[in-house]
Amino acid sequence: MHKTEATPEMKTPTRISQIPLSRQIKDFILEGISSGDLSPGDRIPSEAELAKHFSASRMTVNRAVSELTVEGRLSRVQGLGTFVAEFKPLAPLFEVRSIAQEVVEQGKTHSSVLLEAECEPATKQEAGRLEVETGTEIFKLQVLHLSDGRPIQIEVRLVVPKFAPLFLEQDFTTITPSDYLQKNVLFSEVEHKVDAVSAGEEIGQLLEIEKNAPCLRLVRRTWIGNEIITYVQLIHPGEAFRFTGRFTGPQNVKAMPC
Amino acid sequence: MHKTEATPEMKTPTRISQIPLSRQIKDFILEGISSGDLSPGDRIPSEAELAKHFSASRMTVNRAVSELTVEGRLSRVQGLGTFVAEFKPLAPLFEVRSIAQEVVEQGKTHSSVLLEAECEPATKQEAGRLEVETGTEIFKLQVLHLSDGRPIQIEVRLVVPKFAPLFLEQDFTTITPSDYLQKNVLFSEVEHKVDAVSAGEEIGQLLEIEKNAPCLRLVRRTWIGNEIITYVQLIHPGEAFRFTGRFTGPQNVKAMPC
DNA sequence: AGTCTATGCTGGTATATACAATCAATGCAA
DNA sequence: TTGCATTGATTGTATATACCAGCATAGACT
Repeated sequence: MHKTEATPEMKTPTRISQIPLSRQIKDFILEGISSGDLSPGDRIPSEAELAKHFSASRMTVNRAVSELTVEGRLSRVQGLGTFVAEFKPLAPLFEVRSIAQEVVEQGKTHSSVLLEAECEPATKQEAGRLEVETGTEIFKLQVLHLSDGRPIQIEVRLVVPKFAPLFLEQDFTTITPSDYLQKNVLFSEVEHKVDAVSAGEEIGQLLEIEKNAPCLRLVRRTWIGNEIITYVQLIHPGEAFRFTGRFTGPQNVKAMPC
Repeated sequence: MHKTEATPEMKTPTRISQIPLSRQIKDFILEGISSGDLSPGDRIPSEAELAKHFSASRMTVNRAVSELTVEGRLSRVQGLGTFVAEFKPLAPLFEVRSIAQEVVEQGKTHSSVLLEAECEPATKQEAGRLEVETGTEIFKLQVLHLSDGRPIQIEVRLVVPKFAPLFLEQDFTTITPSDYLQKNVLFSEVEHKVDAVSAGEEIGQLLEIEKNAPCLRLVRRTWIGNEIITYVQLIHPGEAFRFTGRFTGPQNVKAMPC
């Protein structure tokens, strides 16, 4: 038999609901955040208030709120209160902003110049990059991207026609090749390589930098299944550009740095 | 005046140590794991046993152990016990090979030279990078990585001690800082920045390249929840090194090209 | 007006307790 | 031997309480 003595006046909860009270409190707060009722920086009710509202003990509220804090949704300051955290990661697992986005987010205007857009047989090197037969007809594209009129990126792209037959018909001054592909072609795998190179004569001229200035070169290949869709080299003036990727594992994240 | 009635027999802890008991319990368990006393799958003492060992209440132990469970270090089964969680080496979503891996895969031998390894108060700049208070004690590390004896990477790393208390005690000539963190610290979010810079005097000397040679700089910050674990700058001789990331999105792929 | 102090919020941590839920092992019965 | 119920260990959740520490403000003092 269990010893059943309720020492002071301890409320024995009837436990109507199956889901834990602390869980309900967490959900309540999360819903406030995602519905927009609570914006980042807003203060949420104090533990005491929440406890009253839910007829819960302060400890239970504390647990719920503490967990949300660990999870990064809230931010607490002793003596002051609890606030909705600025940060709301979620959604994209790995995001690389397109050049246009990046530029626009900095409050500048993006424009581009089409240097080359053709359909030609692949050279041996190009065929190797796309893993197709030499001589296969492929799309070749060269675009210079500008930020407020200043050269910021050279995009050299190869595309296998069968995955984006209408590719060359786009107006690449209004939509970047990346944005077009992103919106119109499914992919299953991406590989990046990043290295730093000297600009060299031709690129230096296009980017309006010294010919031995450091450049950041990002090479990306994109697959659907085991076939390559597109190969692209993005070359930036090194010190002027920054490539940023952000990776969020909502939970059960297993691995790390390098 | 405060009402000071200790209703039943409630122990008023003398609070010898400044650091919270629950924190001490967490550290105790974490140390057991990283020291190898506890291997994945092993059962750790029950809440009751730990409570007795630490002269703590079961609730305090429960809190410590629950937090470690949320953080993915432990796994609990009601009615059975608490176990050290399996540590799966790599998340398939986004992989960044460590420098040692990369070198070994090229059939070369990796070695490293420890340039600096200290625990010091954070400067203002360092504090900003880790988002901690200026003057907080942090681990600072500088390692030069070599491939077949040739300099290939400079690693400048800052680590918040509480996430990897034993970090500085590692032998970084046999395990890279990255590999150590990868195996011993969970994270929830990663941010990368890549840019190209000129080597400059000091770095040029270490990497044995011209002082205006292009270098690839990768800056990475790693979070658990909303706290930064580590900040690292990896600087490579541009043309000699390549940073490769591979991303596979079987579904839920939100963003990409660029 | 300016400065200090007391007070009352707020969260941070810890304790003691209670009971529910789950699981493995045990033991009894068919 | 098989099947089922009991039991004990263990975690899951919740309550009530206590005291500490940080912050802001009102009011007292200079």
